[in-house]
Parts: sequence; C-alpha cells; structure tokens
Amino acid sequence: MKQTRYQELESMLKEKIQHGLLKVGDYLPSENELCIQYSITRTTVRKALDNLVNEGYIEKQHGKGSRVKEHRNSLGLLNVKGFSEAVGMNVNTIFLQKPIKTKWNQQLAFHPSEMELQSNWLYFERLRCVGDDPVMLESNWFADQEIKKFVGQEFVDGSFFKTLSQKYLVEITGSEQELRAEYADERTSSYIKIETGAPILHISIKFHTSKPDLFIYSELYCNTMKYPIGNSYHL
Amino acid sequence: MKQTRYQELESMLKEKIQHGLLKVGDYLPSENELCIQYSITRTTVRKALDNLVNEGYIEKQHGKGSRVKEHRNSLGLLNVKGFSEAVGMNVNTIFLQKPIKTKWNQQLAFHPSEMELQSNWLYFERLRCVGDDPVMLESNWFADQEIKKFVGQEFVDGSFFKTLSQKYLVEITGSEQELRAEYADERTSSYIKIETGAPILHISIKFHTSKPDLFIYSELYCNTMKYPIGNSYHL
DNA sequence: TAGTGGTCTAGACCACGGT
DNA sequence: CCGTGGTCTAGACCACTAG
Repeated sequence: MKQTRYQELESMLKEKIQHGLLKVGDYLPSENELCIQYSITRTTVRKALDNLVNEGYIEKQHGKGSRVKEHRNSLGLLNVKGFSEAVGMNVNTIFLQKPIKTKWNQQLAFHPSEMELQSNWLYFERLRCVGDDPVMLESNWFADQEIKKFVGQEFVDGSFFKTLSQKYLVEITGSEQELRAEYADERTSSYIKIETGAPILHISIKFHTSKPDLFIYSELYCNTMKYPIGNSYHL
Repeated sequence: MKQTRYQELESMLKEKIQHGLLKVGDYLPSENELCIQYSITRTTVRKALDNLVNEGYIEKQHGKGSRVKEHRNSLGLLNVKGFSEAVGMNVNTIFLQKPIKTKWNQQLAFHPSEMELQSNWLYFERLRCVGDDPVMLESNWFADQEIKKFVGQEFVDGSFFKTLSQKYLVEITGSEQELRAEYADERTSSYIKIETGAPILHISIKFHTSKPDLFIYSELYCNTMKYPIGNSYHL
C-alpha cells in the first residue's frame, strides 16, 4: 500500500504523538523546517498538518506554530470526552470480565454480519466508577482474526481505544448509536447500585474502524441520576 | 469583513445549494471550470471544495466530479439524522407554543451569559410525533437582536435549523449536551402519553453557532420505549 | 524585525471513469 | 482517448506573534 508524501508525513507525526515522542503542548517543527527535513513543499506539509488538525491531533496558532493537542477519540457519545472527562472526576474501572475469547450469544441493538457471526469474538465487561460510586456498566464485543492478541492483555493507560490505536494502528472512524431510557433490570441495578426499576440510560453503539470489516459493539447502562452523561462537539 | 477568495467561492456555492439552484445529486462545475469562472487557481478552488466536503455539503468522485450531497446538520445528537430520519417514519410536529418574545425564566442545564440574560429571548415549544404517537417534547430558547424576525414566523420546511441557515446564514458549529434518564413528570407524561414516573430520556443541548454570541438552548424529553433515539457519525 | 502560519499563483504529472 | 479529481512543485506576498 503506497502512501503519498503527505500521508507519510502525517503517519510519521501521528506515530511520534502516539508514542509520546511529541507530548501534549509540544510544538511541532515549523512548516518550513518540515519542508526541509522531508524534502517536500509547503503545500504538501500543510496538507498533512490540515489532516492532523481535522483529526484533532494538533492545533495551529497563527504566528506561533503548531502544537500537539489533547487528543480525544472524538466520535460517538461517551467517548467524545472519554469516560473520565465526561464525568469530570476521579474514575475507577473494575473488570467484571477480562478480555476472553467467546462465541456470539448476545442480543444487541445492532446486528453483526454473517462473516462476523461465524468468527470468534472477544468479549469484556467493565464497571466504571466515580470514586466509589458505580455509574456505568459496559459490555464490549468484537470479531477479528487478531483477537488472540487481546486475550488477558492489559490496556494502554486502561483505555481500549488507545490500545487499538497504539498497538494495532486501528482508528475509530465512525459510529452508530441508539439511546433508550429504560427500567433498570436486576443484574444491572445491583452492579450500579440503584433500585431495580429506576430509570437508566441504555446506550447501544456500533463503532466503525479503519479496518473495513472490524466493528466494535458496546452496550452501556448508565446511572445518570448523580452524573449526567456529558458530550460536546465542535466543527 | 473581508473574505478570502476560497471563502467567497465557498459561500457562493453554499448559497446556491441552500437556495436550491444546485440540488442534491447535481454535479458542480469541474474544478478547472471553477478556476476559469472565478479567475482563481486550482489550489484555491480545491481549498473551497475541501471545506464543503468537510461540512458535508458535497462529495467528490475521482474521475467523475463533485456532487451535492444530502446535507445534515451533522452535529449534536438528535440533529445528526434530524428528527424525522432519527425515527425513520412519518413525522408530525405540533406547536405547543409558537415562537414568541419572552423573558428568561428557566432553569436549564446550561447557563447563558450575562449578555444573553439581559437580552430578550425567543421561545418556542413543539411536540414531535411519529404518526399519532407523541414521542418528544422539545423546548427551545435563544437570545438575539434579530428575534423579532422569528416571532410568529413559519419555519422553512418546518425546520428551525434550515430557517437559520437559509434565511439568516447562521450555521450550527458545535454543541454541548447532557443526557439523563429520568422519571417523567406529570406535564411531560401527559403530553407524550406515558405513565407519570416512567423512564424518559432528557437531553439538554447548548448549540454553538457561526454567530459568535448566539447560542441555542434546547431541552428534549423523549419517550424511547417505542422509538429509540438514533444517531450516527462518520469521519 | 525575524519567524511563524495563511493565502495564492502557475504550472506539472498521475490515477480514475466513461466513451 | 479525454475530462475529471488527486498529488506535488517552487515560488510569492500577507498577517500574526514575540522579542
């Protein structure tokens, strides 16, 4: 897969950011320096930087330079701010089920393809807490050849999406979601410590990724009484 | 406010699309034609078209041309698909309160600025139905000098955002949202015809617009039992 | 004033789609 | 084959930031 020059520069910079060689707040080399370093013209450099801006990796300041930005997987709902920022406080995660290989046996809001159904699945379930308050129960599934690599593995910074991005170079490219207010069932209410039958926010997500046939399915059950789900978006 | 050349071309094309001179599916003049028509180089034309692609107005096809796309105000939550597409069926809207001038007297999830608080507000409230089923109660506020123009007016195609875009050239540029699953109160439940105390999805939104000091505040109460709120996003 | 990013020109060659 | 969009070069001048 031959990359164009701007794509080469783009992925080179992206890697440096993801591997921590360029940290949040650091300034990139100036556009003219990049021209010289990579022997390309400014138009090409700017095309690469424009893409990084659109993907939320850097921000530009006229007259100053381009700086690495706090990066969000800025798609979908919860992940817009990430769970921790969405609730804005100290967050703990408890694995109810560490990543395991499994068969498909679930009823989800979104339906996997035939190809996915016949494949092996990876599954894990987490309870997300603010301090000691459990606020979200989260189940995740995906079907892939490479699931073995995930079984029993830890996540980079405790983040599944960071792991995908850094270890497997898979980026989230889109999502479909469905939102429902429901009565909490017994199992859910016991985990997130509300009364059975209390209103609960149920979010079903199908994430699309840069790997064409890889989708990630999540079912979230949120106690929004104390901590509403926050979300922001800008063009 | 002086526009750059690519901004001129961009807004010229955007207007043609919004005013129906260029319809969905129509091909734009080729990049080379645009170069000649507006006496600019291809780099500049492409910058304008790139922006239109990013804003979702057009899509490009290598070897064929650039075509006007089905446009969504692709921000926020409900408006991602628009109410009608989000539920995917025949939709009716009942005005419980037509647009009127009012004073600020509400408790919202997001707090207006001092400037907004001292200004006059426009308010309207709608009940959104799928067929005869009421599924969403929607209240909207905003503070602006030009609210008089809205008082008692009809909306373009029944859409407030289309009206903003076509009549006032104001685009939605971002949003902040909060989601809560709540017990339905008496007034809400009577309108959307569910039992008082049933779970209901409460969405609070603060829309940001291309007019720097103009924000639009919405409070939505959704019956998600029969029709979950749908949402999709792609990069 | 020096250095940065923002806009723009006038070309060139390539890759894709349809005739 | 031609016309389309995709990539790229080698410049130029402007607007902003900071010392």
